[in-house]
Amino acid sequence: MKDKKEKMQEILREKDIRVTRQRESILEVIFEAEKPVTATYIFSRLQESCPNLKLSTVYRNMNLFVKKGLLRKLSLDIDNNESYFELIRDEHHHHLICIQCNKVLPLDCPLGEFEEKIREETAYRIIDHSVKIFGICPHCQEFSNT
Amino acid sequence: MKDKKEKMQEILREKDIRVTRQRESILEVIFEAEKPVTATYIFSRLQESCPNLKLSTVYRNMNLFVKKGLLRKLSLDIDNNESYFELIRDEHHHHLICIQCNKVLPLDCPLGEFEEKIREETAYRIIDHSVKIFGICPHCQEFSNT
DNA sequence: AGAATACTTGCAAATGATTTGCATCTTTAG
DNA sequence: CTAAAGATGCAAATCATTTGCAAGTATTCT
Ligand SMILES: [Mn+2]
Ligand SMILES: [Mn+2]
Ligand SMILES: [Zn+2]
Ligand SMILES: [Zn+2]
Repeated sequence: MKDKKEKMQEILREKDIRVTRQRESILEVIFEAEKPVTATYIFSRLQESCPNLKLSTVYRNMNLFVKKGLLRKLSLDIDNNESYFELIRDEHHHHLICIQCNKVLPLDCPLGEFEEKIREETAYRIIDHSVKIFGICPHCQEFSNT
Repeated sequence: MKDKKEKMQEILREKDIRVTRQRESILEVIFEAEKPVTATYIFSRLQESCPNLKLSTVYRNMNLFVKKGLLRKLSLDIDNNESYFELIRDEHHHHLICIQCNKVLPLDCPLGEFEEKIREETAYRIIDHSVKIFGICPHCQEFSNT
């Protein structure tokens, strides 16, 4: 327990973020999730342990963490269009999304030379890109069979 | 003028959509735009010619047109996150978006064998995908130089 | 440690995109 | 021309996200 909190504090300090109870807890939830999470997901996970944490505080901190380079924000276009956030710790990658259970898997980036080709053809300065694949995961396929 | 209205009516009838003044006008705006448009874009274009058209009517019809296969809805992730709509008339393609002026260009789909590879590797049933490239168009580059 | 400063949070209200309920028109099929 | 089905105007509701402000807390500096 102590251990985990201390680790969260280290991470926050490394990024020049002031340490608060709520930030430690929010970060813990994000680390434990092992998948992209929404603000409301975090909020609901913390209902019991931090009864008067507000959703607006979660949002404020998600924005801060993004600005500080701890998280990236994803528009997964899943049902209600909530934003997802994931830790920036792995390589550049994309996402495979199950449109039934919202499970998210990482995908390698398929745009290797493509971006370069586009740059040459259009003279745009390329800044970023997004690739998403939507499908039905094996588990959901079983239950949706005819 | 007559000509244009009649063409819109034809299109609506072909798709089994009842013909109304507002639908004709909305569709005209979409055809004239030659680019993906938002509901508010359509709405503002029609302020003068249809003074009591409501934004909710535009939205209702965008949804209908999507359901009837006349339009596709795009999440371009441009500033306020408004949804864009474009005519379904051309090949499957993607979009190159200028993050300064919001200009949108079509892109060929770079995911050829990639989807198939993903299907084999993950056993997902692939339903759809999205590819977006964000950059700065030549015109905007001129004005944002150091 | 104690105080001053700067930053955070709780709380409530505001935003902005999109949707919805309902009463009143309008379109369309017969 | 008429009835039935569907569309629209209008206002209010939703939903995700943001913001203003006063009170609370972390950090910095004696
Ligand atoms: Mn990821
Ligand atoms: Mn297009
Ligand atoms: Zn699934
Ligand atoms: Zn531009």
